[in-house]
Amino acid sequence: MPQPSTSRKTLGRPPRISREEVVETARRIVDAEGVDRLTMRRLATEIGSTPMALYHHVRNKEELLVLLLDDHAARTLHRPELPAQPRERIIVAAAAIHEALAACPWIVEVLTADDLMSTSALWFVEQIVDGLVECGLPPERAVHGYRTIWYYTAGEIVVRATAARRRADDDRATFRERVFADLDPDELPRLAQVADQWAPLTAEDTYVDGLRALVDGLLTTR
Amino acid sequence: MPQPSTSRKTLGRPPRISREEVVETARRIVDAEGVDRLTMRRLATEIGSTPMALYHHVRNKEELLVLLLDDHAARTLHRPELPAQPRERIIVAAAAIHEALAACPWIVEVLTADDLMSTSALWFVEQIVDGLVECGLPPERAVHGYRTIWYYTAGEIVVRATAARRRADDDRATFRERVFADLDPDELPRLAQVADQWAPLTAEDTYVDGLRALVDGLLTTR
DNA sequence: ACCTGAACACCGTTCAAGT
DNA sequence: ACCTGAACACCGTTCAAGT
Repeated sequence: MPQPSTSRKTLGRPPRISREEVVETARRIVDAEGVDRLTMRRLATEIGSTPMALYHHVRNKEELLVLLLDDHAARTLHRPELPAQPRERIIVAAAAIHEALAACPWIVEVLTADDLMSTSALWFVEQIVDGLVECGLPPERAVHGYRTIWYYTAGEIVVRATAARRRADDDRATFRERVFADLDPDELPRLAQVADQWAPLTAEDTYVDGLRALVDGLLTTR
Repeated sequence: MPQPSTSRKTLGRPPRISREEVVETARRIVDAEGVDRLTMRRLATEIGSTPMALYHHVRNKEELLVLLLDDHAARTLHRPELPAQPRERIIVAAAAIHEALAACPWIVEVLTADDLMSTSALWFVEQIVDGLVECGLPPERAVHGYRTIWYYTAGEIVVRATAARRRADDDRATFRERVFADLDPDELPRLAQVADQWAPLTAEDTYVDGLRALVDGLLTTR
């Protein structure tokens, strides 16, 4: 079984391609043509090698995608000036993660990973957990609070990205129109009332508003 | 181009399989072996037919998955007794959607659709939007509020489902351990502090707590 | 109208061998 | 140690033909 290249100084055939080159080329393909077009075969041709050569540098395609996410995070997740007020710090840190991830919608496939997406994001997690503690939450509730924020953030990105992808390649947008057209205003009066505003309202970016509401709620002692 | 079976009374060769049979058999496969094992070919064999016969009843695999989600929703989304208090009504309706979806983790592939997943869910959406309006939000903010709740709910399901899937078939759980073990307590003091509680805290189901916080926050006038 | 068989244009990954 | 060629075991979908 071949080992994903270690950094041991061993002798043998000198490597022709590196893990970095693999990830970099994969990123180029994904940026240019979308994550669907990234296949091991395609990547191999692009890199001037064979599919199997790749398996010496990454364990499998899944690992490649995770590496791609890490790479993106390391590249775009710049630490912002943090406000002194802890509540604002939570907002800024979460919004920074959100912004970096929203910039690459293909992330959806990988993102839905777990709570700690990437080591580059740890600092942001620290800021959020610390902010929550500073605002008076016990550490355990701060961790739960962080997860709640993460669910909201990941959900926003995943839902929006998938909706955008759908809109791009089919007519499911009309599905919603049909639903609203067929609405029985007696049974579903509120939905009928907002029916024609639904599309524009949904298009609005309300991530930060929702985030503020969520943080307020988390910090309210009930 | 074959049309997905209409209900017009036309003459011709009598159908051997129905759309219902297709969806039902697909559901059996998914329930028994997971969504990964649902392929058009497998489904065709199971149903005693050929792959192409399926394309007379569903447009493509994507549509089949949507039908599967609708079917699941119609089957499991039973309308609960609603509390009179609007705030509680929001919680109960959202928790009902969450519960139904969390029961079938394969939904992840489809779920990440958009805000209106299924006609069976409309009644719940109505309850949530109405509850928010009753609590004093103007209709536009109620729609935004509903979407925020939806992001949180979808995110919770997607993240947990994917994490579970990962845990099942590889050792990425150890990734987190490694991260926490290598943590520099000077740079990331809070994370270091909660390091050994992270796993159990993360395993806890705090969906409803988070939901309550979110709703509180949405209803707080800022 | 509905179904079939064969084919198209792909996948990710493994195995055994080469350098 | 690193890379290659060929193969395995699949996919979703289209096309042209049959009943």
